[in-house]
Amino acid sequence: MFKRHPSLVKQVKDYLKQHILDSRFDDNRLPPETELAADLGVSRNTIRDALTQLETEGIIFRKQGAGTFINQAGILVKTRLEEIVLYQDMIEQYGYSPTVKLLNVSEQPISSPVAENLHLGSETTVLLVEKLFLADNTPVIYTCTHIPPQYITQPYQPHALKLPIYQFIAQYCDQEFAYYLTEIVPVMVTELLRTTLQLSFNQNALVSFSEIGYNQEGSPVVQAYSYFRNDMLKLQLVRRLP
Amino acid sequence: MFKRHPSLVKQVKDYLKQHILDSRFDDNRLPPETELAADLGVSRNTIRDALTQLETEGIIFRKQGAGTFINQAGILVKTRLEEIVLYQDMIEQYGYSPTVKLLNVSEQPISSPVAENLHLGSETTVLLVEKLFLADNTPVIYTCTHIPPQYITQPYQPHALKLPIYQFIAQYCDQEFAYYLTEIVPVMVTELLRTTLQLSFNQNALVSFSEIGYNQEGSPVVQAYSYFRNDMLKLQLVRRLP
DNA sequence: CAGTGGTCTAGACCACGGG
DNA sequence: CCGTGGTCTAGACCACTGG
Repeated sequence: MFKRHPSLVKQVKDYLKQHILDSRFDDNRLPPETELAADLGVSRNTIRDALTQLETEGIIFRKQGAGTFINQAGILVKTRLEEIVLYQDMIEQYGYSPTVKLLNVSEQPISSPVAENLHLGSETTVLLVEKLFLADNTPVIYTCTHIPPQYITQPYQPHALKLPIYQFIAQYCDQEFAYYLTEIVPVMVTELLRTTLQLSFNQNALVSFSEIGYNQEGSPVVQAYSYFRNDMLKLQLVRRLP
Repeated sequence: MFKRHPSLVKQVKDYLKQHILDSRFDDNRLPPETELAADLGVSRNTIRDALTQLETEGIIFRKQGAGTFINQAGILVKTRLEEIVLYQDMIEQYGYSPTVKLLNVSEQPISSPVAENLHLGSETTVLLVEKLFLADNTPVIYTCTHIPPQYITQPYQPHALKLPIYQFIAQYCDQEFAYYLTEIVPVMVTELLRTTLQLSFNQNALVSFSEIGYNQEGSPVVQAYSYFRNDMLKLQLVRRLP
């Protein structure tokens, strides 16, 4: 029934998720774990790992002694900032057609907060990449990414900078992000922001993200600032009990 | 070595975490999983579950074929908004002494966005609870919580509303939160906010959270609005790859 | 190549829910 | 009481890292 790659757990998870989205289970209820295991020809542990992932995504919930149930409300959440999402995907989720515009690329002396966050000396320079994300041709997200040039080990074409930053890093820097540490910062709208994001005059406050990308070893690699128009997009986050 | 309750995984996790924080492992490296299993007298699966939790918290990272290593940087993160945190704890994490002030409690006609979010008719009323959280006596968080009174099944003293909302709900409403759906919204500072949070005149933008609390079955239970001063607290979030 | 973490299995027993 | 999900075990094999 299932192959060895990708992992059985992932295949079972995708299979169950599709079944749920297609409403192929009655009573908002999934069969018992033992039955699923027998039907799909995998062990109960594999089923349980897949169910645990679906529960984390909010698609199902389990009650000891009662069963596994579908959470219809949880299926509706569009964006989950607690995961790293591509801004293009985020825009698409809200029904718009996404485009990316590379505004500016320049090598700049490092600013002191960036130097501190990336554990670099104040003498170095960083590659500053400014991008604009548009939803149906309306600008919605403006990002400034600071990349230490010494991390870039492969030659690249300028348009490669249009890639999501973590793909660019993986492809040209022999680095891989493990997580972002994101700080949520309110900002007053400046003239630059108003022009770049084409804001109307009654939009005077924005949410911005100040993000540091860390690699697997826990070392900071890049810093990014993002500015969001929240009239077309929502910044949503699912928070769980520890 | 370990008892049956709480779960072995939790005990192993706490034990390893303490060992890590006490710097009792050399070379930023943990022993192999098989060795840990033998030493602690549990199965390798139990060890692995505990390690997976520590990895999610950013305390360690694992490299297939190489080993399990300590992430010194991950230990420093103070707040993790992707988890539900008590505002008192958050204030304490930043080294301040927290207090809660109950500003106002009143039964109000429901506003239409709240009615929609909680799936209630527009004819009903809600209990509106306004609280102020102070750090060393400086106001830093202002919250407005909307609780449908029909959920409150137990009699309570007014001061019980000082409890964190999810504790109040668990204790007096026979409900239990499974997760919050949080939307991050920028706000311009109003006179009310400026007075309540004692903001200076150069603070004109704030971050606010519009949160809906869901129970295990995925039904919305309460709505809360929170307003943060971000000069004393940071709103930090760890974002991971899906 | 040896040693590590990653995946999966089969089976046992426990704890809770509902009839 | 039975059936459910929750926890734990022992063991197998795979995939990757590094000397």
